[in-house]
Amino acid sequence: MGDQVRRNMPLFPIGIVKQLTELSARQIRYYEEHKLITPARSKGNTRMFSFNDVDRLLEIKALLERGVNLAGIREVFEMKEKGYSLPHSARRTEPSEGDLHKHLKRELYQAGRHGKASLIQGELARFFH
DNA sequence: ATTCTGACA
DNA sequence: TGTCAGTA
Repeated sequence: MGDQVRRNMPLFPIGIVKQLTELSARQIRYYEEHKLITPARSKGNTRMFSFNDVDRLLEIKALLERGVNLAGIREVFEMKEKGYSLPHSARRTEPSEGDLHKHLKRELYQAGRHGKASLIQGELARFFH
């Protein structure tokens, strides 16, 4: 049994995840609604989270504290997937923090250009300029 | 006891 | 986001 499969094995219910992440059940379910996480379901329809799901929630929490909204977090994840699920030939290295930061800055610029809401919340957007 | 979905004095 | 309701 590889580590990957182990990390993706649905192991704990939301109650445990709450303690592991310091997030409320409300928040965890909310993030699922917005497709930031897709925990497995038990026979009784209970959400079952894997270690990866927990790590993912911790990343969400960290980005949220930096002022990145759900749409922005979704893009950060999408970007990570691209650099991870690319064909071996074109597969590059894991996107660095700098790459993610640059990506967010670019989004901020384009959002402004279109007069749309930024992916970064209020004053915190300052820290990304 | 725990989780789930839906809803909002 | 919190929280209460009515279930499973």
